[in-house]
Amino acid sequence: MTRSSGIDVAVSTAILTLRRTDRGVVLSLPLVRRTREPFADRWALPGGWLTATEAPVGAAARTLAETTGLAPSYLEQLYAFGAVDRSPSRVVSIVYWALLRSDQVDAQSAEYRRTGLAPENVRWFDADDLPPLAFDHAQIIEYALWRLRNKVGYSRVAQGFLPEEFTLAELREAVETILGRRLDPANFRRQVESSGTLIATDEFRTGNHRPARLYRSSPDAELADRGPLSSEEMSIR
Amino acid sequence: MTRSSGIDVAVSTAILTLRRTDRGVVLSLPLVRRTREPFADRWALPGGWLTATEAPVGAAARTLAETTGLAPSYLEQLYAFGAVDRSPSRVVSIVYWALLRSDQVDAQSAEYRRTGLAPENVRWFDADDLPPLAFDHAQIIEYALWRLRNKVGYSRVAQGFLPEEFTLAELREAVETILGRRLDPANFRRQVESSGTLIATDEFRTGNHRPARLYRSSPDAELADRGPLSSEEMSIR
DNA sequence: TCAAAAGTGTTCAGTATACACCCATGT
DNA sequence: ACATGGGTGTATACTGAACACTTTTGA
Repeated sequence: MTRSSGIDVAVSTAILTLRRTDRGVVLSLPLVRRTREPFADRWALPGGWLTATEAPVGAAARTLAETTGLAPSYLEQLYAFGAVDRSPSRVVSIVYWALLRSDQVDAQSAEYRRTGLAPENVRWFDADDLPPLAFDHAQIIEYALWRLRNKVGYSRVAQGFLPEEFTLAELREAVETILGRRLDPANFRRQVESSGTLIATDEFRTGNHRPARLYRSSPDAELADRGPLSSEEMSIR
Repeated sequence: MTRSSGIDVAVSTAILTLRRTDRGVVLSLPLVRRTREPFADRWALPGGWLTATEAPVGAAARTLAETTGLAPSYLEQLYAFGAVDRSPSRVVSIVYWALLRSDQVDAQSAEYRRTGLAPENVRWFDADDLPPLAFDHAQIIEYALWRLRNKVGYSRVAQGFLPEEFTLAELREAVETILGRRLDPANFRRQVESSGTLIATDEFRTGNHRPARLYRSSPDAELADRGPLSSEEMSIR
């Protein structure tokens, strides 16, 4: 029986989060330094070979956890890349994209600094300042960012970056960072309030100015509508 | 080196077109009767194993041509399905979805009838009246239809079903069939005219009533915006 | 002349946008 | 008190939906 022998299947994930830097909040993602050929010493998306007993989405979740020590707030398949010449050997990569909550990333980083147990060969990069990448991973990241910017317009994926409770200004800052442009605070407030995806709490974030009400994501709804695929993605087996 | 050995890669395509039947225009797709286990004698999406020298999109275009004798007016990757238990052996299917022009399908069918050279084991089914399918192909088709219905709202994929020249009523009928609901002719006209994706010709379709102006798709624009992926999909090598 | 589809005009509601303005807090 | 961000009000423009109306053909 003729099979697709000689083709290997890999799973990689573009793991996105927002990080507060000296240049404000920026989109960032963790990359892994390759230790082997091809592209030894180059940075690449976290991932690995798909094993015989693991679903692709499970492999994505696993490598994500291995790389970051965290669980994603959102995980969706991006695309299957399979051009013949994208790797010296024949590799089809099923690529996922994921969102991490900023606070969890920060907490994890602090923990790593405290314990000195940070993973080797993993580093966070700003999405707009990437090093030379292995394979076609630069184009893959470009597509992942396009998908994120697209989806932020008609879904609530931006909430995947934020902690349990957040102010509308924080949510707006997340969206502004993703889109790369400023939004009118008044209109943003009304739009997101009327969307019904937020639950107002009785708490307020007290800071330098008038306290801002804290909101939380409504728990019943998905961050994005994935149609009939919801069940598939859900079952990480 | 540990590879994903034991995993085979297949490429399948949900090939969609509109066909005029006794119950009006309906979404239809060609299925292939399987001749081997597993699921022998069941109907399945056209496809085959990914070969070592072929890009996935090329394999999709090839099997599409082998099944229908036609070239698609639109071809896009749908999803990579890889659940462990979706097949007795471990198979990852990269699934595409494609649109065929109705007139080309009709012409091809007439040709087959004339010459008696219709492909064996291929049959067209109405999308809302499918037989029991092999593997997870029923869910795959459901997802392809969801994607089509979704995309028809913010792109001009519906034009992929129509011939070079068509009336606004024909375009509207296509959209109505996809969405499963009637649209206001007046509003539809204005929306599609203001979108700038159509070019009015000087010809008219003469029929039972007032002649309707013929339009053609503007050639410069894609049927749908696929962002940075346009180049990938284009290169069918 | 009449039925029916092609095509135009108009109204109305909902939504995006711009921006003026008031509110509540820390300094 | 005042600067600053939180939060409300409002005017305007645009868009989608509903529907009345005119035009043009074949029968």
